[in-house]
Amino acid sequence: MERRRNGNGIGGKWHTPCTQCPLRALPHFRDFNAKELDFVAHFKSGELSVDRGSTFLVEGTHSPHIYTVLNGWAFRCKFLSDGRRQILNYVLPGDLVGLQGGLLGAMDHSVEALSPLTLCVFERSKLDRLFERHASLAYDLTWIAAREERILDEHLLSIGRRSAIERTAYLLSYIEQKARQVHMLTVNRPVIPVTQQHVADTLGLSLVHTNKTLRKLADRRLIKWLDRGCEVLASDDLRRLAQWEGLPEMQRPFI
Amino acid sequence: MERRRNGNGIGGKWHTPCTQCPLRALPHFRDFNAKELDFVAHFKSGELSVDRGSTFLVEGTHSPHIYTVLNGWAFRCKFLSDGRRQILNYVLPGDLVGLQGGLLGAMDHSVEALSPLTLCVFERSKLDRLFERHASLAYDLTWIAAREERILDEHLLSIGRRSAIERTAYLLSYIEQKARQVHMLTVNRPVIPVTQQHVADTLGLSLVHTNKTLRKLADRRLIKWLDRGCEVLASDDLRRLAQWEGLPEMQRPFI
DNA sequence: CGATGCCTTGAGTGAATTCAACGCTTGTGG
DNA sequence: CCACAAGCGTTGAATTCACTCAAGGCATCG
Repeated sequence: MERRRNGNGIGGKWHTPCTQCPLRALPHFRDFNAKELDFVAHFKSGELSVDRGSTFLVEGTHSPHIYTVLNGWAFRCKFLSDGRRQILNYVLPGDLVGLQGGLLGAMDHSVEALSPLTLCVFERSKLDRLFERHASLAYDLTWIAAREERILDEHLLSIGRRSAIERTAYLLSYIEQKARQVHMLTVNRPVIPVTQQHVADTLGLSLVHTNKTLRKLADRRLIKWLDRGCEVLASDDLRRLAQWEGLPEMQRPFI
Repeated sequence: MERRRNGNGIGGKWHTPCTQCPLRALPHFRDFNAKELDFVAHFKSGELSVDRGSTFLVEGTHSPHIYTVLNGWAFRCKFLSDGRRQILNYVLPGDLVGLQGGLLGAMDHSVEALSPLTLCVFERSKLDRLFERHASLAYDLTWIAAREERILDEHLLSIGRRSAIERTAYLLSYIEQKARQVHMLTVNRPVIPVTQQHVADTLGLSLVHTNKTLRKLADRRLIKWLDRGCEVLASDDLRRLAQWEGLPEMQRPFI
């Protein structure tokens, strides 16, 4: 499996004011009211752009920032001390990362960009003020944490109890749904930008066996594998194969 | 593996006023200030006692309550539609359950008692008031959710990337530490009340293979297996075998 | 005293891993 | 412009790990 290494390539600049946040335009997200928007605009201290392959949050470090993804793909992962890697979840626009580190102290996982990535930067130090003055956003924050927990529950069920082909079907159908919700998969850009190594490290399988399992799904015309990417052809069939209910279709908050 | 079934045995009565909550006496937990205590006492609407084997929160249902464990052992779990079970985490005194359901709607997992269990009952409907009026408790709630997420990350790493013997070592050392923090393991009562079926369903292994793996650990004098239970003899050795860092020793909030 | 729940063990099978090699594309430095 | 390395995907073969099947033992409980 993929072993720990280090990549960087971080640059920062300010672009998007919160009032014109492209995420607010997505029907998938709950919009802010004026008071909330005012606070969030104040909470945001800047923007960060990172390259593909860059690990912008590192396990064991203490970050003064929390981030919301504005654009691009990333993943959270964790390593054993001998280098074995487990990918925990994928991160897309609207997702918050670094909250664990922000609340509990040091990061216990890393976050790496799968594509060029733009992030909103929030100051950890202003979190207290959020809880003091903006109950609705505090509620949202808890909601977001509970939602991530729920997804990890499903991942755990998947790795623990689904067969290799079911797991793979679950994962691809999950990513496809999640990405579609935030318009990161379109007719022009239908590809999930992962390697088979990423899939293997998410599913707890070896690279070789992942390759053979993906081939089975491709032979059944459920997916198409491209260079550095996967196109899902039949999301519903994958979902059924995995005995998975799918993501709820409710609107969700973001920060 | 264990298949879905149903058990019950639920009775309710009121015993412990929050002012005399035994959890507050534990050094492991952050205590409340007067204002917080006042609210929590008001938030708590009663107590619930359930028998061993009783599933008091059921996947798919919508519970009007959130619970904190006062005494006893339990676990959270999830099922595939064909009945395969995955145990997600273990629940001990001071742990909050049902928050996911409370915030997001229906429960997406079940919670079952491993021993006779006493629970504090909170009204989901009073959650809004908590966020409105008690920022510090709102913060704690988010903190608690982030902590659970962190633990699930570690479980995921464990099932995904650790070998059978490492996984087993991790699990038993994890439960031992967690239980010891809340004084649920003592010289008089050193036994974790699980069957090998529970261990298997937590680790994503078959019952037979779990049995053989536990035997290896027992042969190495790291654990002792009893009827319906496990005694950890060498927690640190297990932890090292699993390449696990262990739980942080910080005080934590509870509600 | 038969039923049930839990633990144990051996044998045979199947699934997933490791090892090894090769092809293709992309990028880079000579 | 070519040679070469690096990253990614693919495939076959051998091995190991984990699963299923089958059976039996030992408590506890009605």
